[in-house]
Amino acid sequence: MARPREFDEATVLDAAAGCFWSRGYEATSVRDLIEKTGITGASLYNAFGDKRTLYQKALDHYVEDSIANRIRRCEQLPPRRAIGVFFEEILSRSLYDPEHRGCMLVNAALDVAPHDPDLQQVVAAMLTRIETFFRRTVEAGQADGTITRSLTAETLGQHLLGVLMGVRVLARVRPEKALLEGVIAPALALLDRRPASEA
Amino acid sequence: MARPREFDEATVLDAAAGCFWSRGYEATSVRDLIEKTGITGASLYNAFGDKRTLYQKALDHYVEDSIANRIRRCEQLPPRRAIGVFFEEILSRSLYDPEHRGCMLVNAALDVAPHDPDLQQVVAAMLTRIETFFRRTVEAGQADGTITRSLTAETLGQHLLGVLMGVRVLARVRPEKALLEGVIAPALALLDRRPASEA
DNA sequence: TGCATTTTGGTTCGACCGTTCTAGAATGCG
DNA sequence: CGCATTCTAGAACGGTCGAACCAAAATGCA
Repeated sequence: MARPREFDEATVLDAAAGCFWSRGYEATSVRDLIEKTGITGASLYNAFGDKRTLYQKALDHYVEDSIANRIRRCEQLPPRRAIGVFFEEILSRSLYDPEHRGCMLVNAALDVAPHDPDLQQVVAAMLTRIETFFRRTVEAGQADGTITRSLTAETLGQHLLGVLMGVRVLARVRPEKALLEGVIAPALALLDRRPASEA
Repeated sequence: MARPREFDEATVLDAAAGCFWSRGYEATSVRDLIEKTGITGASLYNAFGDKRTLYQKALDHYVEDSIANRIRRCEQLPPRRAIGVFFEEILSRSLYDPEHRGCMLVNAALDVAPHDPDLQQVVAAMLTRIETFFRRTVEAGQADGTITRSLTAETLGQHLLGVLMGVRVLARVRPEKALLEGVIAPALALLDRRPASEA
């Protein structure tokens, strides 16, 4: 056997994700990563490959840790409430964000994905995962009568995904509570409406 | 007097904006800019200052040329139609975008603005300008009865701004017509709804 | 015509980039 | 105990970065 590692992989990925999250991909140097993760360059390259590969692993780690986790928590709630709680969490996260880092996945969607076909597919798949959560939740809400049937679950899921992206972008430049609430409120109000045919 | 310039300022700003738009701020080198603009480094620094200053001027140029121009055109239309046409243009721009560059202002909001307080204020002001267009148009539509009064013009304007950001982000990673239409449709449908009290 | 002024085309600068390499330290197994 | 293996620490690599510098060229005015 050989000498054991002196670092914890998850801890390093946390720190690396923090760097990329704060500064973006291009503006983060390998030396930044070395300093913030606390491990040396050789260890970093040995364990995670080059900068690009590390980025993808850090993004995976982030998504699993924060987004997938939030989805899992919300899936336990009644449908209409699940969507409400989801956006409440997004709102409070966006407002308490001293560095204005936003969501690392949304940042990746604009910063890195368009220049890297592999990563574009990864990010697209992650966004589809969020969209699917919305769609399925809307379907459940339509089934139990708590969400309108005036639009299809597919369309509403797509709309909610778009609104989520919009909130995350605006929050980085104009983190004003009233603005973000104004973006979200109509989307939630729309869910509650009765179909026109029942009016 | 002195030797006259051999380049056209607007043409250079167009080319520079194209570079930053395609590659982002950090990934664009001054050598890229020199090549694409066709002028030399000395001319570039003399006429536009450093890279950061050039970026801001290029962004200004872009916004005035494409966003402000679109707003001016839409302002001539009846309110409800103005918003519909606005999003139709966004949709077709987003779908015909071989490089997936999206909107340079939205890119700036995530790529550059969070790391540069001055630029953050500039971008925030530009976004407010779009929001104001939406709000005023909704107000006019509410006045002539073509847009619902079930939500305030302020809230609807904020929502439309958020949806616009969302479309622009999604289009860069998942430029699918059905998805983008699904994001937009509920927002437009919401405008047409009658207030619940009239149902 | 010549002088002051500005632009132009390259070159050059020190700094930093991502990555690799060289040593040596630390482990489990035979 | 020693050997193969994998770790750590840090120096070093070629390359590129943003920016500054330098003559030479080109103008309008005296």
